[in-house]
Amino acid sequence: MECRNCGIRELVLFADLHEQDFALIHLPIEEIRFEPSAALFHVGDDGDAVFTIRDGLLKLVQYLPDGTQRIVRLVGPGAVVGLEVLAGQPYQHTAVALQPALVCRIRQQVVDRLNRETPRLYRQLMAKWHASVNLADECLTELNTGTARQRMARLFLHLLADDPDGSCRFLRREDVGALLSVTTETACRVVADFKRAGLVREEGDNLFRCDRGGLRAAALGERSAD
Amino acid sequence: MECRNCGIRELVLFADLHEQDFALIHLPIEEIRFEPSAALFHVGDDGDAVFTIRDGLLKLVQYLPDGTQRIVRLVGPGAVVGLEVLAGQPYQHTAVALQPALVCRIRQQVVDRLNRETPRLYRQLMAKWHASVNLADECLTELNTGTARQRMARLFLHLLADDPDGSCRFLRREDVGALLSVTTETACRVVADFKRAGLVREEGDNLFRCDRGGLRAAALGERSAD
DNA sequence: CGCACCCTTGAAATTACTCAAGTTCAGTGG
DNA sequence: CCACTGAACTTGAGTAATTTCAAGGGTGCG
Repeated sequence: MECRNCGIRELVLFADLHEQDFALIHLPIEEIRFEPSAALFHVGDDGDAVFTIRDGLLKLVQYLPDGTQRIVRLVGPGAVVGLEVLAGQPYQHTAVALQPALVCRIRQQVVDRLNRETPRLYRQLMAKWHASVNLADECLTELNTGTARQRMARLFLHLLADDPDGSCRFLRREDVGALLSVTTETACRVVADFKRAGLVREEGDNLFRCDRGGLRAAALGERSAD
Repeated sequence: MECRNCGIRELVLFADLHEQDFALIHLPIEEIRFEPSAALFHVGDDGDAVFTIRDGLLKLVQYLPDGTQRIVRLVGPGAVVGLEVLAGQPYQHTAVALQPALVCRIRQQVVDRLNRETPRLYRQLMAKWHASVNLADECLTELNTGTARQRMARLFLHLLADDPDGSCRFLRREDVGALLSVTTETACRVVADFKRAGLVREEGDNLFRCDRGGLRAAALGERSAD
Protein backbone atom coordinates (compact mmCIF):
# COMPACT_ATOMS: atom_id res chain seq x y z
CA MET A 1 0.00 0.00 0.00
CA GLU A 2 1.38 3.35 -1.01
CA CYS A 3 0.84 5.38 2.11
CA ARG A 4 3.14 8.12 0.95
CA ASN A 5 0.78 8.87 -1.90
CA CYS A 6 -2.40 8.51 0.12
CA GLY A 7 -5.15 10.84 -1.01
CA ILE A 8 -5.95 11.88 2.51
CA ARG A 9 -2.37 11.81 3.67
CA GLU A 10 -2.61 15.13 5.47
CA LEU A 11 -5.42 13.73 7.64
CA VAL A 12 -3.85 10.52 8.75
CA LEU A 13 -1.49 9.16 11.32
CA PHE A 14 1.42 9.28 8.90
CA ALA A 15 0.91 12.92 7.95
CA ASP A 16 4.25 14.13 9.27
CA LEU A 17 6.46 11.24 8.15
CA HIS A 18 9.35 11.93 5.83
CA GLU A 19 10.29 9.90 2.81
CA GLN A 20 12.87 7.86 4.68
CA ASP A 21 10.46 7.02 7.50
CA PHE A 22 8.29 4.93 5.23
CA ALA A 23 11.10 2.41 4.98
CA LEU A 24 10.40 1.59 8.62
CA ILE A 25 7.00 0.19 7.74
CA HIS A 26 7.87 -3.47 7.47
CA LEU A 27 4.36 -4.88 7.49
CA PRO A 28 1.72 -4.28 4.87
CA ILE A 29 -0.99 -1.69 5.46
CA GLU A 30 -4.16 -3.47 4.45
CA GLU A 31 -7.08 -1.71 2.89
CA ILE A 32 -10.42 -3.00 4.11
CA ARG A 33 -13.75 -2.24 2.54
CA PHE A 34 -16.98 -3.16 4.22
CA GLU A 35 -20.67 -2.55 3.99
CA PRO A 36 -23.24 -1.05 6.34
CA SER A 37 -24.04 -3.22 9.36
CA ALA A 38 -20.74 -5.10 9.07
CA ALA A 39 -18.43 -4.81 12.08
CA LEU A 40 -14.75 -3.92 11.86
CA PHE A 41 -14.11 -5.31 15.32
CA HIS A 42 -16.06 -6.21 18.42
CA VAL A 43 -15.88 -5.02 21.98
CA GLY A 44 -13.53 -7.24 23.95
CA ASP A 45 -11.61 -8.56 20.93
CA ASP A 46 -7.88 -8.68 21.35
CA GLY A 47 -6.61 -6.64 18.48
CA ASP A 48 -3.20 -5.97 17.06
CA ALA A 49 -4.08 -3.15 14.72
CA VAL A 50 -5.49 0.37 14.59
CA PHE A 51 -7.59 1.61 11.70
CA THR A 52 -7.57 4.88 9.83
CA ILE A 53 -10.92 5.68 8.31
CA ARG A 54 -10.56 6.81 4.73
CA ASP A 55 -14.20 6.90 3.73
CA GLY A 56 -17.63 6.19 5.17
CA LEU A 57 -19.09 6.52 8.63
CA LEU A 58 -18.79 4.13 11.56
CA LYS A 59 -20.54 3.95 14.89
CA LEU A 60 -18.64 2.94 18.01
CA VAL A 61 -20.98 0.98 20.22
CA GLN A 62 -20.97 -0.29 23.77
CA TYR A 63 -23.59 -2.56 25.25
CA LEU A 64 -25.49 -1.94 28.46
CA PRO A 65 -26.14 -4.63 31.05
CA ASP A 66 -29.62 -5.11 29.60
CA GLY A 67 -28.20 -5.76 26.15
CA THR A 68 -29.28 -2.55 24.47
CA GLN A 69 -26.70 -0.69 22.48
CA ARG A 70 -25.33 2.70 23.34
CA ILE A 71 -23.61 4.58 20.53
CA VAL A 72 -20.61 6.29 22.02
CA ARG A 73 -19.58 8.28 18.95
CA LEU A 74 -19.65 8.45 15.19
CA VAL A 75 -16.36 8.51 13.34
CA GLY A 76 -15.60 9.50 9.78
CA PRO A 77 -12.70 10.10 7.42
CA GLY A 78 -9.41 10.95 9.11
CA ALA A 79 -10.33 9.44 12.45
CA VAL A 80 -8.29 6.59 13.87
CA VAL A 81 -10.12 3.89 15.79
CA GLY A 82 -8.79 1.10 17.94
CA LEU A 83 -6.02 3.22 19.47
CA GLU A 84 -6.58 1.33 22.71
CA VAL A 85 -4.54 -1.59 21.36
CA LEU A 86 -1.51 0.69 21.62
CA ALA A 87 -2.16 0.72 25.36
CA GLY A 88 -2.29 -3.07 25.38
CA GLN A 89 -6.06 -3.14 25.74
CA PRO A 90 -8.67 -5.12 23.85
CA TYR A 91 -11.07 -3.10 21.71
CA GLN A 92 -13.42 -1.10 23.90
CA HIS A 93 -16.21 -0.81 21.35
CA THR A 94 -17.86 -2.60 18.53
CA ALA A 95 -17.23 -0.63 15.34
CA VAL A 96 -20.03 -0.94 12.81
CA ALA A 97 -20.31 0.69 9.39
CA LEU A 98 -23.29 2.97 8.82
CA GLN A 99 -22.23 3.77 5.30
CA PRO A 100 -20.00 1.80 2.93
CA ALA A 101 -16.59 2.21 4.51
CA LEU A 102 -12.98 2.05 3.53
CA VAL A 103 -10.34 1.79 6.22
CA CYS A 104 -6.60 1.13 6.43
CA ARG A 105 -5.43 -1.49 8.87
CA ILE A 106 -2.15 -0.57 10.53
CA ARG A 107 -0.52 -3.20 12.69
CA GLN A 108 0.41 -2.23 16.19
CA GLN A 109 3.99 -3.31 15.58
CA VAL A 110 4.25 -0.74 12.82
CA VAL A 111 3.09 2.08 15.04
CA ASP A 112 5.31 0.98 17.91
CA ARG A 113 8.35 0.75 15.66
CA LEU A 114 7.73 4.05 13.97
CA ASN A 115 7.36 5.77 17.30
CA ARG A 116 10.62 4.25 18.44
CA GLU A 117 12.61 5.03 15.35
CA THR A 118 11.38 8.36 14.09
CA PRO A 119 10.38 11.41 16.11
CA ARG A 120 7.82 12.34 13.52
CA LEU A 121 4.97 10.02 14.45
CA TYR A 122 4.58 11.32 17.98
CA ARG A 123 2.71 14.52 17.18
CA GLN A 124 0.08 12.83 15.02
CA LEU A 125 -0.32 10.10 17.58
CA MET A 126 -1.06 12.73 20.20
CA ALA A 127 -3.36 14.48 17.72
CA LYS A 128 -5.36 11.32 17.04
CA TRP A 129 -5.76 10.50 20.69
CA HIS A 130 -6.80 14.04 21.32
CA ALA A 131 -9.35 13.90 18.54
CA SER A 132 -10.85 10.79 20.14
CA VAL A 133 -11.21 12.44 23.52
CA ASN A 134 -12.59 15.55 21.93
CA LEU A 135 -15.17 13.65 19.98
CA ALA A 136 -16.21 11.84 23.14
CA ASP A 137 -16.59 15.15 24.95
CA GLU A 138 -18.60 16.59 22.10
CA CYS A 139 -20.92 13.62 22.13
CA LEU A 140 -21.59 14.33 25.76
CA THR A 141 -22.05 18.07 25.57
CA GLU A 142 -23.80 18.32 22.22
CA LEU A 143 -25.68 15.09 21.70
CA ASN A 144 -26.62 14.31 25.27
CA THR A 145 -27.54 17.69 26.68
CA GLY A 146 -30.85 19.52 26.40
CA THR A 147 -34.16 18.39 24.98
CA ALA A 148 -34.57 15.73 22.32
CA ARG A 149 -35.23 18.53 19.85
CA GLN A 150 -31.99 20.28 20.61
CA ARG A 151 -29.95 17.10 20.42
CA MET A 152 -31.51 16.16 17.13
CA ALA A 153 -30.76 19.58 15.67
CA ARG A 154 -27.15 19.28 16.79
CA LEU A 155 -26.91 15.81 15.29
CA PHE A 156 -28.06 17.11 11.92
CA LEU A 157 -25.54 19.94 12.12
CA HIS A 158 -22.81 17.40 12.94
CA LEU A 159 -23.68 15.25 9.98
CA LEU A 160 -23.87 18.23 7.69
CA ALA A 161 -20.35 19.18 8.74
CA ASP A 162 -19.42 21.47 5.90
CA ASP A 163 -21.37 19.97 3.07
CA PRO A 164 -21.92 22.86 0.68
CA ASP A 165 -25.43 21.71 -0.27
CA GLY A 166 -26.50 21.42 3.32
CA SER A 167 -27.55 17.85 2.74
CA CYS A 168 -26.58 14.66 4.47
CA ARG A 169 -27.34 11.01 4.79
CA PHE A 170 -29.13 10.31 8.04
CA LEU A 171 -29.22 7.34 10.41
CA ARG A 172 -31.71 4.63 11.12
CA ARG A 173 -34.05 5.84 13.86
CA GLU A 174 -32.86 3.19 16.26
CA ASP A 175 -29.30 4.45 15.90
CA VAL A 176 -30.43 8.01 16.39
CA GLY A 177 -32.04 6.93 19.63
CA ALA A 178 -28.95 5.06 20.81
CA LEU A 179 -26.82 8.10 20.06
CA LEU A 180 -29.03 10.78 21.61
CA SER A 181 -30.25 8.73 24.57
CA VAL A 182 -33.87 8.80 23.55
CA THR A 183 -36.26 6.09 22.43
CA THR A 184 -36.66 5.17 18.79
CA GLU A 185 -40.17 6.58 18.88
CA THR A 186 -39.04 9.94 20.19
CA ALA A 187 -36.35 10.10 17.52
CA CYS A 188 -39.01 9.41 14.95
CA ARG A 189 -41.37 12.04 16.27
CA VAL A 190 -38.73 14.73 16.40
CA VAL A 191 -37.64 14.07 12.82
CA ALA A 192 -41.29 14.29 11.77
CA ASP A 193 -41.54 17.57 13.65
CA PHE A 194 -38.49 18.93 11.89
CA LYS A 195 -40.00 18.01 8.54
CA ARG A 196 -43.25 19.76 9.40
CA ALA A 197 -41.36 22.82 10.59
CA GLY A 198 -39.40 22.87 7.34
CA LEU A 199 -36.06 22.48 9.09
CA VAL A 200 -35.26 19.42 7.01
CA ARG A 201 -36.65 17.91 3.84
CA GLU A 202 -36.27 14.26 2.89
CA GLU A 203 -35.02 14.06 -0.66
CA GLY A 204 -34.39 10.36 -0.82
CA ASP A 205 -34.04 7.35 1.39
CA ASN A 206 -32.79 8.97 4.57
CA LEU A 207 -31.14 11.72 2.56
CA PHE A 208 -31.97 15.12 3.98
CA ARG A 209 -31.57 18.67 2.83
CA CYS A 210 -31.37 20.91 5.85
CA ASP A 211 -31.87 24.50 6.88
CA ARG A 212 -28.71 25.28 8.81
CA GLY A 213 -30.02 28.49 10.31
CA GLY A 214 -33.21 26.90 11.50
CA LEU A 215 -31.33 23.97 12.96
CA ARG A 216 -28.94 26.25 14.78
CA ALA A 217 -31.89 28.04 16.31
CA ALA A 218 -33.45 24.72 17.30
CA ALA A 219 -30.13 23.62 18.80
CA LEU A 220 -30.30 26.60 21.13
CA GLY A 221 -33.78 25.65 22.24
CA GLU A 222 -35.90 27.99 20.19
CA ARG A 223 -39.08 26.61 18.77
CA SER A 224 -40.12 27.82 15.35
CA ALA A 225 -43.37 29.77 15.54
CA ASP A 226 -45.89 28.02 13.30
CA MET B 1 11.03 16.68 43.04
CA GLU B 2 11.90 13.06 43.56
CA CYS B 3 9.71 11.36 41.02
CA ARG B 4 11.63 8.12 41.26
CA ASN B 5 10.50 7.76 44.86
CA CYS B 6 6.96 8.93 44.28
CA GLY B 7 4.45 7.21 46.50
CA ILE B 8 2.07 6.54 43.67
CA ARG B 9 4.81 5.88 41.17
CA GLU B 10 3.15 2.79 39.77
CA LEU B 11 0.11 4.87 38.86
CA VAL B 12 1.77 7.70 37.05
CA LEU B 13 3.16 8.62 33.69
CA PHE B 14 6.68 7.76 34.76
CA ALA B 15 5.80 4.29 36.00
CA ASP B 16 7.98 2.44 33.51
CA LEU B 17 11.02 4.70 33.53
CA HIS B 18 14.40 3.28 34.54
CA GLU B 19 16.88 4.92 36.82
CA GLN B 20 18.88 6.45 33.99
CA ASP B 21 15.78 7.90 32.34
CA PHE B 22 15.21 10.31 35.19
CA ALA B 23 18.37 12.12 34.17
CA LEU B 24 16.47 13.26 31.09
CA ILE B 25 14.11 15.34 33.19
CA HIS B 26 15.78 18.70 32.92
CA LEU B 27 12.95 20.86 34.24
CA PRO B 28 11.52 20.72 37.72
CA ILE B 29 8.33 18.83 38.38
CA GLU B 30 6.29 21.20 40.49
CA GLU B 31 3.91 20.07 43.17
CA ILE B 32 0.73 22.12 43.32
CA ARG B 33 -1.77 22.03 46.13
CA PHE B 34 -5.12 23.73 45.82
CA GLU B 35 -8.44 23.94 47.55
CA PRO B 36 -12.01 23.15 46.50
CA SER B 37 -13.43 25.57 43.95
CA ALA B 38 -9.97 26.66 42.80
CA ALA B 39 -9.16 26.01 39.15
CA LEU B 40 -6.01 24.32 37.92
CA PHE B 41 -6.50 25.71 34.42
CA HIS B 42 -9.29 27.17 32.32
CA VAL B 43 -10.79 26.12 29.04
CA GLY B 44 -9.00 27.87 26.21
CA ASP B 45 -5.81 28.59 28.16
CA ASP B 46 -2.61 27.90 26.27
CA GLY B 47 -0.79 25.48 28.49
CA ASP B 48 2.66 24.02 28.45
CA ALA B 49 2.20 21.36 31.07
CA VAL B 50 0.23 18.23 31.91
CA PHE B 51 -0.78 17.35 35.45
CA THR B 52 -0.73 14.07 37.30
CA ILE B 53 -3.27 13.96 40.06
CA ARG B 54 -1.80 12.61 43.25
CA ASP B 55 -4.65 13.26 45.60
CA GLY B 56 -8.12 14.77 45.63
CA LEU B 57 -10.86 14.95 43.07
CA LEU B 58 -11.26 17.36 40.16
CA LYS B 59 -14.09 18.08 37.80
CA LEU B 60 -13.42 18.80 34.14
CA VAL B 61 -15.97 21.31 32.96
CA GLN B 62 -17.09 22.72 29.64
CA TYR B 63 -19.52 25.57 29.24
CA LEU B 64 -22.62 25.52 27.07
CA PRO B 65 -23.67 28.40 24.83
CA ASP B 66 -26.09 29.57 27.54
CA GLY B 67 -23.30 29.74 30.10
CA THR B 68 -24.29 26.76 32.22
CA GLN B 69 -21.61 24.31 33.10
CA ARG B 70 -21.46 20.74 31.92
CA ILE B 71 -19.21 18.40 33.88
CA VAL B 72 -17.51 16.14 31.40
CA ARG B 73 -15.81 13.84 33.89
CA LEU B 74 -14.41 13.50 37.37
CA VAL B 75 -10.76 12.63 37.75
CA GLY B 76 -8.88 11.34 40.74
CA PRO B 77 -5.48 10.01 41.79
CA GLY B 78 -3.42 8.54 38.97
CA ALA B 79 -5.22 10.37 36.20
CA VAL B 80 -3.36 12.77 33.96
CA VAL B 81 -5.16 15.89 32.80
CA GLY B 82 -4.21 18.41 30.18
CA LEU B 83 -2.83 15.81 27.77
CA GLU B 84 -4.20 17.94 24.94
CA VAL B 85 -1.20 20.25 25.25
CA LEU B 86 0.90 17.38 23.91
CA ALA B 87 -1.18 17.68 20.74
CA GLY B 88 -0.48 21.39 20.60
CA GLN B 89 -3.96 22.32 21.78
CA PRO B 90 -5.11 24.72 24.46
CA TYR B 91 -6.82 23.19 27.45
CA GLN B 92 -10.23 21.85 26.49
CA HIS B 93 -11.77 22.07 29.93
CA THR B 94 -11.72 24.04 33.10
CA ALA B 95 -10.32 21.84 35.86
CA VAL B 96 -11.74 22.63 39.29
CA ALA B 97 -10.99 20.92 42.58
CA LEU B 98 -13.90 19.34 44.41
CA GLN B 99 -11.74 18.15 47.25
CA PRO B 100 -8.35 19.48 48.45
CA ALA B 101 -6.07 18.41 45.65
CA LEU B 102 -2.41 17.71 45.11
CA VAL B 103 -1.07 17.51 41.56
CA CYS B 104 2.31 17.36 39.85
CA ARG B 105 2.95 19.76 37.04
CA ILE B 106 5.01 18.23 34.26
CA ARG B 107 6.19 20.54 31.51
CA GLN B 108 5.40 19.55 27.97
CA GLN B 109 9.08 19.78 27.06
CA VAL B 110 9.84 17.09 29.60
CA VAL B 111 7.31 14.69 28.15
CA ASP B 112 8.37 15.42 24.58
CA ARG B 113 12.03 14.88 25.41
CA LEU B 114 11.44 11.71 27.37
CA ASN B 115 9.40 10.28 24.56
CA ARG B 116 12.17 11.09 22.13
CA GLU B 117 15.01 9.74 24.19
CA THR B 118 13.69 6.72 25.99
CA PRO B 119 11.35 4.06 24.67
CA ARG B 120 9.86 3.59 28.11
CA LEU B 121 7.49 6.52 28.30
CA TYR B 122 5.43 5.51 25.29
CA ARG B 123 3.40 2.77 26.91
CA GLN B 124 2.29 4.89 29.85
CA LEU B 125 1.51 7.75 27.54
CA MET B 126 -0.77 5.47 25.57
CA ALA B 127 -2.21 4.16 28.82
CA LYS B 128 -3.01 7.65 30.11
CA TRP B 129 -4.67 8.72 26.88
CA HIS B 130 -6.62 5.52 26.89
CA ALA B 131 -7.74 6.09 30.45
CA SER B 132 -9.04 9.51 29.44
CA VAL B 133 -11.06 8.15 26.55
CA ASN B 134 -12.33 5.35 28.70
CA LEU B 135 -13.44 7.67 31.42
CA ALA B 136 -15.23 9.81 28.86
CA ASP B 137 -17.01 6.75 27.50
CA GLU B 138 -17.99 5.66 30.97
CA CYS B 139 -19.42 9.06 31.74
CA LEU B 140 -21.61 8.69 28.71
CA THR B 141 -22.76 5.13 29.23
CA GLU B 142 -23.05 5.13 33.01
CA LEU B 143 -23.81 8.64 34.09
CA ASN B 144 -25.89 9.80 31.15
CA THR B 145 -28.02 6.77 30.39
CA GLY B 146 -31.25 5.68 32.02
CA THR B 147 -33.39 7.43 34.59
CA ALA B 148 -32.12 9.99 37.07
CA ARG B 149 -32.32 7.26 39.72
CA GLN B 150 -30.11 4.90 37.79
CA ARG B 151 -27.54 7.57 37.02
CA MET B 152 -27.41 8.65 40.63
CA ALA B 153 -26.90 5.08 41.80
CA ARG B 154 -24.05 4.66 39.34
CA LEU B 155 -22.50 7.92 40.48
CA PHE B 156 -22.46 6.72 44.07
CA LEU B 157 -20.91 3.45 42.98
CA HIS B 158 -18.24 5.37 41.05
CA LEU B 159 -17.38 7.51 44.02
CA LEU B 160 -17.29 4.52 46.30
CA ALA B 161 -14.78 2.91 43.99
CA ASP B 162 -13.29 0.31 46.30
CA ASP B 163 -13.59 2.06 49.61
CA PRO B 164 -13.74 -0.77 52.13
CA ASP B 165 -16.25 1.05 54.36
CA GLY B 166 -18.58 1.76 51.49
CA SER B 167 -18.51 5.43 52.31
CA CYS B 168 -17.65 8.43 50.20
CA ARG B 169 -17.67 12.18 50.09
CA PHE B 170 -20.39 13.38 47.78
CA LEU B 171 -20.78 16.41 45.52
CA ARG B 172 -22.70 19.61 45.74
CA ARG B 173 -26.13 19.10 44.22
CA GLU B 174 -25.47 21.54 41.44
CA ASP B 175 -22.41 19.53 40.40
CA VAL B 176 -24.39 16.33 40.55
CA GLY B 177 -26.88 17.90 38.18
CA ALA B 178 -24.21 19.12 35.78
CA LEU B 179 -22.66 15.66 35.76
CA LEU B 180 -25.82 13.60 35.34
CA SER B 181 -27.65 15.99 33.02
CA VAL B 182 -30.50 16.65 35.40
CA THR B 183 -31.59 19.75 37.27
CA THR B 184 -30.31 20.54 40.73
CA GLU B 185 -33.79 19.93 42.11
CA THR B 186 -34.03 16.49 40.58
CA ALA B 187 -30.60 15.62 41.95
CA CYS B 188 -31.78 16.71 45.34
CA ARG B 189 -34.98 14.72 45.21
CA VAL B 190 -33.25 11.55 44.13
CA VAL B 191 -30.72 11.78 46.94
CA ALA B 192 -33.61 12.29 49.37
CA ASP B 193 -35.29 9.23 47.87
CA PHE B 194 -32.14 7.18 48.34
CA LYS B 195 -31.97 8.22 51.96
CA ARG B 196 -35.58 7.24 52.55
CA ALA B 197 -35.02 3.91 50.81
CA GLY B 198 -31.99 3.29 53.04
CA LEU B 199 -29.61 3.04 50.09
CA VAL B 200 -27.42 5.76 51.55
CA ARG B 201 -27.09 7.37 54.94
CA GLU B 202 -25.58 10.79 55.53
CA GLU B 203 -23.00 10.56 58.25
CA GLY B 204 -21.58 14.01 58.00
CA ASP B 205 -21.52 16.99 55.74
CA ASN B 206 -22.00 15.32 52.37
CA LEU B 207 -20.33 12.18 53.66
CA PHE B 208 -22.37 9.11 52.83
CA ARG B 209 -22.32 5.51 53.87
CA CYS B 210 -23.82 3.42 51.10
CA ASP B 211 -25.45 0.08 50.51
CA ARG B 212 -23.56 -1.27 47.52
CA GLY B 213 -26.01 -4.06 46.79
CA GLY B 214 -29.00 -1.76 46.89
CA LEU B 215 -27.26 0.78 44.71
CA ARG B 216 -26.35 -1.86 42.19
CA ALA B 217 -29.98 -2.90 42.02
CA ALA B 218 -31.06 0.72 41.61
CA ALA B 219 -28.46 1.16 38.86
CA LEU B 220 -30.18 -1.59 36.93
CA GLY B 221 -33.51 0.13 37.27
CA GLU B 222 -35.09 -1.81 40.08
CA ARG B 223 -37.08 0.14 42.58
CA SER B 224 -36.86 -1.00 46.16
CA ALA B 225 -40.19 -2.19 47.49
CA ASP B 226 -40.49 -0.18 50.68
C1' DC C 1 -48.10 -14.03 -0.61
C1' DG C 2 -46.17 -13.60 3.77
C1' DC C 3 -42.50 -12.40 6.69
C1' DA C 4 -39.06 -9.31 8.57
C1' DC C 5 -37.60 -4.98 9.44
C1' DC C 6 -38.16 -0.33 9.83
C1' DC C 7 -40.66 3.69 10.31
C1' DT C 8 -44.64 6.12 12.05
C1' DT C 9 -48.47 7.66 15.00
C1' DG C 10 -51.71 7.73 19.07
C1' DA C 11 -53.00 7.76 23.91
C1' DA C 12 -51.93 6.99 28.56
C1' DA C 13 -48.50 6.83 32.07
C1' DT C 14 -44.31 8.28 33.88
C1' DT C 15 -40.46 11.10 34.58
C1' DA C 16 -38.20 15.26 34.92
C1' DC C 17 -38.44 20.30 34.69
C1' DT C 18 -40.04 24.87 36.14
C1' DC C 19 -41.24 28.07 39.29
C1' DA C 20 -41.88 29.37 43.86
C1' DA C 21 -41.17 29.12 48.61
C1' DG C 22 -39.02 27.58 52.85
C1' DT C 23 -34.96 25.64 55.29
C1' DT C 24 -30.35 25.32 57.19
C1' DC C 25 -26.06 27.03 58.27
C1' DA C 26 -21.84 29.60 58.30
C1' DG C 27 -20.13 34.08 58.16
C1' DT C 28 -20.72 39.15 59.16
C1' DG C 29 -21.56 43.23 61.39
C1' DG C 30 -24.26 45.75 64.78
C1' DC D 1 -25.01 37.78 71.54
C1' DC D 2 -28.08 38.13 67.95
C1' DA D 3 -30.23 39.59 63.79
C1' DC D 4 -28.94 39.64 58.86
C1' DT D 5 -27.19 37.80 54.69
C1' DG D 6 -25.87 34.64 51.02
C1' DA D 7 -25.22 30.12 49.40
C1' DA D 8 -26.63 25.71 49.16
C1' DC D 9 -30.15 22.47 49.98
C1' DT D 10 -34.98 20.94 50.16
C1' DT D 11 -39.87 20.40 49.09
C1' DG D 12 -44.38 21.15 46.69
C1' DA D 13 -47.49 21.80 42.88
C1' DG D 14 -48.27 22.36 38.22
C1' DT D 15 -46.52 21.71 33.63
C1' DA D 16 -43.86 19.94 29.94
C1' DA D 17 -41.21 16.38 27.90
C1' DT D 18 -40.38 11.69 27.20
C1' DT D 19 -41.38 6.87 27.58
C1' DT D 20 -44.33 3.02 27.20
C1' DC D 21 -47.41 0.15 25.07
C1' DA D 22 -50.02 -0.79 21.20
C1' DA D 23 -51.12 -0.78 16.51
C1' DG D 24 -50.78 0.39 11.61
C1' DG D 25 -48.06 1.23 7.21
C1' DG D 26 -44.34 0.63 3.84
C1' DT D 27 -40.85 -1.95 1.38
C1' DG D 28 -37.83 -5.62 0.01
C1' DC D 29 -37.16 -10.41 -0.41
C1' DG D 30 -37.59 -15.49 -0.35
